[in-house]
Amino acid sequence: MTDFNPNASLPAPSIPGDALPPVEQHAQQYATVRNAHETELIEDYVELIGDLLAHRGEARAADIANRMAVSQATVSKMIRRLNELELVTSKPYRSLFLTEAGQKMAETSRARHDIVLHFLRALGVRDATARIDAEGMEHHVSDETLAIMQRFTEQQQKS
Amino acid sequence: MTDFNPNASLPAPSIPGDALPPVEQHAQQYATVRNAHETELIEDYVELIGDLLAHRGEARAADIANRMAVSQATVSKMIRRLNELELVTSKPYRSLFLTEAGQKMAETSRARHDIVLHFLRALGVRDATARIDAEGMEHHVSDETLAIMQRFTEQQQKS
DNA sequence: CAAACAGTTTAGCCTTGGCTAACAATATTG
DNA sequence: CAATATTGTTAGCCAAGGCTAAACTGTTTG
Ligand SMILES: [Mn+2]
Ligand SMILES: [Mn+2]
Ligand SMILES: [Mn+2]
Ligand SMILES: [Mn+2]
Repeated sequence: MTDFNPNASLPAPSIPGDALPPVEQHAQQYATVRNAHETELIEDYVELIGDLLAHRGEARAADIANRMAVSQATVSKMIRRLNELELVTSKPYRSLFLTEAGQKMAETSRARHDIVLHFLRALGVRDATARIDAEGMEHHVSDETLAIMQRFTEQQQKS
Repeated sequence: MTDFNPNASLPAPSIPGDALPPVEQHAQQYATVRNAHETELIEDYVELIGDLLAHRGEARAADIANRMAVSQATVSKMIRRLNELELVTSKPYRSLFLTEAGQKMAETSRARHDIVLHFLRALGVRDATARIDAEGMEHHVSDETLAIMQRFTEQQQKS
């Protein structure tokens, strides 16, 4: 308390909206987001490599660069990281492949991504918009919410 | 095409899930996410400062550090950035305040955040989970989806 | 009113994820 | 099969967003 504040301890002015959450809970919100940001790019790479392998039979660095709209140098550097994390195997000038761990991550990410995408479409969001939103949202959806989204989509499809 | 691929041009194996989107559309997805990531931390700071001002009458760097679970040094550096962006005004060792532009951003972010949070609760997500998910999702929800979320929540409340 | 405490800033370090430019390897094609 | 085009790598740059340690300022209290 440094600045003079005329309303410091009055009954309660016209506070709009919800109150602030308790400090620990609030901190948890931000920490969870920071955490998601550490892994989401990795997940997107692995998921994309999995998709390219499934749909095209091979995953080349140039395809990734084009699909992500990023320079080839950026992809090359990222592949080195994925290698160090033992998520992909790569021989220079050859297609990438996923390790066991990489395949597992790709499947999990793809499943999560699809649930979010299908949910948004079931909600009534146009396909192109749903795809864009899902690409970002997928990394910030808890398992609890994911389960609810899936149920919602199934309900929707029955009717 | 470098690696030998026995299925290269066969009818179409057992491709699971959706096909890959066209390259340009796919690239747009990732680009939009990268874009959101550039502004989201700024938005969270401004939104939090606005909330602290509204609910506490002042916004101190130490409060922000506690609520974000981040070091005071990190906050201090960020405040310099917010100052350069002319979103906040600050005098050394005094409470922060929002500029006009800062207030506008705070309101927009808060409104968006609330719509997402209330939507998740309306869907049936538990409050604590909804708060965590909303903190991340809010930055990746298009205006189109936001409008649909808002309508959904209102419908829910009528019934 | 001096000392202790709490809050703030600065300096310097690190990792991530972008970029461009230059170079190297492979693939395609006249 | 040589020239060209495509693809991949490396080096070196940058900004953002974390951190710790140390210095400084303002507030509270003995
Ligand atoms: Mn994805
Ligand atoms: Mn994604
Ligand atoms: Mn947020
Ligand atoms: Mn927010």
